[in-house]
Amino acid sequence: MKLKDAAETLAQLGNPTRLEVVRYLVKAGPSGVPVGSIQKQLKIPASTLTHHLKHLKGVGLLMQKREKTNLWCSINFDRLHEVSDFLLEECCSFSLRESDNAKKKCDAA
Amino acid sequence: MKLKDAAETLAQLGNPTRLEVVRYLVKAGPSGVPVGSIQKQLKIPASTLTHHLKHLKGVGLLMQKREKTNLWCSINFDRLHEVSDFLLEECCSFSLRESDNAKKKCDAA
DNA sequence: TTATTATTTCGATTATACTAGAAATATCTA
DNA sequence: TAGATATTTCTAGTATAATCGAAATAATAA
Repeated sequence: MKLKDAAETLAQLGNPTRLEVVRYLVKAGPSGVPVGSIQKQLKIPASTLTHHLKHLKGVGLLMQKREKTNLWCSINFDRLHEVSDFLLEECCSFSLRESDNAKKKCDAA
Repeated sequence: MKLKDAAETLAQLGNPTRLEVVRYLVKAGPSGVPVGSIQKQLKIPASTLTHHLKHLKGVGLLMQKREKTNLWCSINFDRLHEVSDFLLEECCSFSLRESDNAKKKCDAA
C-alpha cells in the first residue's frame, strides 16, 4: 500500500461518525447491513450517512450490493488489514511494549 | 481505546505529510531523530514541520526530549499499536481474507 | 557577550470537510 | 398505476485544516 493511499484511507477513518459506522460494519460481519439499519441504530441523518458512505466507498473500505429496496453495506476487511499493516510496517523489531497483544502480533508478523 | 480518541489519532495519521513523518520515525526506531533531520530528509519547511509535530504530539503519537540544541523525536509505538488494534478489534473471526499475513495476525490475536 | 544553529510563533492565504433539511429519485408491492 | 419505503442529490451554512515565509525565541559554543 502506498503512502498516499494509506493517508487517504486513514483520513476517512479519522472522522468519528465514519469510524462509528466502520465499527458497526465490522461487528456486523461479512453479510453486512442495510443503509437504513445503520441510520436507525447510530441515529445519523440519512443525507449525512450517504455522504459518509460515499467517502468510505471511495477509499475501498465499503462494499455495497442492492437487494430489493435495501442497499446492503459491508466492510472490506482486506482494506482494513492493509491500512493496519501499513501503520505497523517495520516497527515490530523496535517495539519495547510489554503488552501481550503487541508481542503476539509482532511474533506472528 | 475509546472511539473518539481513535478517530482523532487516525485523523492525524491521515495527513500525507504527517504520515510520512510517522513512517520516518518508525524506521528511525526508539532512539529517534532531531527535528532538523526530519526537516532535511523529508524536505518539509520548518514551520510546517513544527505544526505537524504539534499535532502528532497532541494525540500522543510523538515523544520528544531535548539534548543540547537538538530536539529528539521518537514515535510512541504503544499508541500506534493501540490505534491499529482498534481497527481490527472483533474483525478477525469474520475475515475471509486469504493473505498469510492476515491469517497469522488473526491466529495470534 | 556575541555568534551560530535549532526550533517555534505569528499571520495570512487558500482549500477542504462536516452537517443536515428539503426535495428528488429509485425500487419494490399491492 | 398508485402508494410506500429506501436512498441520494442539492444546497448552504459553518467550521476546521494545510501551507509556509518572516520574524522571534531558545540553547549552546566561542
